Amino acid sequence: MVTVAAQIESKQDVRDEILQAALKLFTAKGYFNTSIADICHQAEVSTGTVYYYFKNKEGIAEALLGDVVHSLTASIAEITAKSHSAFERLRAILELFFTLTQDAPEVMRFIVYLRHHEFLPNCPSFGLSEPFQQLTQIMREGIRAGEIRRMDPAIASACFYGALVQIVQLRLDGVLEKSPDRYLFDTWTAIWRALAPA
Amino acid sequence: MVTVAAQIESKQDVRDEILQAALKLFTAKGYFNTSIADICHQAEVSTGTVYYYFKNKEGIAEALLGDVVHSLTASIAEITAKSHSAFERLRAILELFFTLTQDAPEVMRFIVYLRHHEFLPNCPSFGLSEPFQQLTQIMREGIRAGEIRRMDPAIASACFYGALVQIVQLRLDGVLEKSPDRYLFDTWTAIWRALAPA
DNA sequence: GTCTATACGCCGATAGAC
DNA sequence: GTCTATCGGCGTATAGAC
Repeated sequence: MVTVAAQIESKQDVRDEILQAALKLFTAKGYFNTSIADICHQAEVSTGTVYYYFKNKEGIAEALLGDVVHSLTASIAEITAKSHSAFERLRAILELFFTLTQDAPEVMRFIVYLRHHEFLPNCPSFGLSEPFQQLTQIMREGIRAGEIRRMDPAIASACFYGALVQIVQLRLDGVLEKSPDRYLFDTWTAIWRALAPA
Repeated sequence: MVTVAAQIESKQDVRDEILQAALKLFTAKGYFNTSIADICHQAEVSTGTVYYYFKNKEGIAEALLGDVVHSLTASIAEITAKSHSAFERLRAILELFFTLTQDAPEVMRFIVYLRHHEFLPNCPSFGLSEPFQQLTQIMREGIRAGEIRRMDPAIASACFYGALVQIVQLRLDGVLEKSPDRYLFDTWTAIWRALAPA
C-alpha cells in the first residue's frame, strides 16, 4: 500500500507499483490531467495489467484515498490512545503532519490538494471524513476537561486543521523555504493560543 | 463583473452570461467535469458564441479567476485603507468572507475549492497571489505595531486564512448548519487569540 | 454576433493472444 | 498475469452560413 501496509503477497508488488505511480502523477498533474497511459508508463506496466488490478481509473483513486485515509485514521487513533490531554494529542498531530510533509510529500499533497469528490463522487466531504471526526472528538473531550475554551467543537477543529493545512500547502508550494519544523514553534503557539482558555 | 454584476441592464452582456454559467458549473461539478456543451446549455448560447468571446475553455477559467482575484484584492485594499489597525482589518476580512459565503456562495466556492493550477498551469500558487500578499502585509504591519505577536508573517497569514477557509468550506459543505455569522464570535475569538500578544 | 454542423484527437476501456 | 491492438465515444475546437 502507499504508506505502510501490504508487503504480504509478492504479487501485490505490481498493484502497489501502479498505486505509487498514480499517486505521483495525480499529485503532480492532477487526476484529470493524468491518463491511464501516463500511469502505465510511470509504473512500467501495460494497460491490460492496470485493468487487471483495477476496475477503472476511478478505482485507482479510490484505493489510493482509502489507503491514505485509513493510514491517517490509524495514526490519529494511536495518538489518541497514547496521550491523554488535548494539548498532547493536538501537538502530536501537528508534528505528524509536519513529519509527513517532509518524509512523504506526495501523500501530503494527496491529502491537502486534491478535491477528491471531483473524481470520487461518492466520497464524503472532508468535514464528515473519519480523521476530521476524530479531531472533533478530541476537541469535544478537551472542552469538557476545561483544557480548551467553550466553543463549537467543529470550529475548533476547523481552526486547527485549516491553519495546519495552509502551512503545509505553503511549504509544499515552496513559499515557506525553511524546513517545516523551523516553523513548528510559531505554528503551535498560534494554534494552541487559539484554543486554550483565557 | 462576476460578483455583483449588472442586473441593472435588461440586456445582460452575453460574455457575462457565459462567465456566470461557467462559474456555476465549475463550482458545482468541477472544471474537468464541465463540458463546453454544458456551459452553452446553461448560458443558453451556442458553441460558436462561446468561442467568439473566449479563445478556449481555459480562457473562460482565466477570465473567471481574474475577476474573482481582482475583486477580492480590491475589497482587501479598501479594508486596508479604511481601517488602521490589524485588529480592525482582519476582523473586516473575516466578515467579508462570511458575507460572501452567504451572498455569493459560488464565488466563495471558486475561491476555496478549485485547484486553479490544475487547469490554469500558469497561475501563481495561492501563497504568491495578491490577496495572500496583502494579508501578509497586514500581518507585517501589525507585528511592527506590536498588535500581533512576533512571528513569521507568513505563518500568521496561513493561520488566519487557513482557519477562515476551512470554516467556509464546512459551511459550504453543509456540515456547519447554522448561518455563518452564528459562528462569527467563536471564529474571531480563536483567530485573534492566535495572533494577539500574550 | 450568433448559429449549426462537423472534424478529429485523445483517452478510457475491452478483446484476446501468449 | 501480462501483453498488444483496437474500438467507441466524448468533448474541444473550427468552418462557414446567416
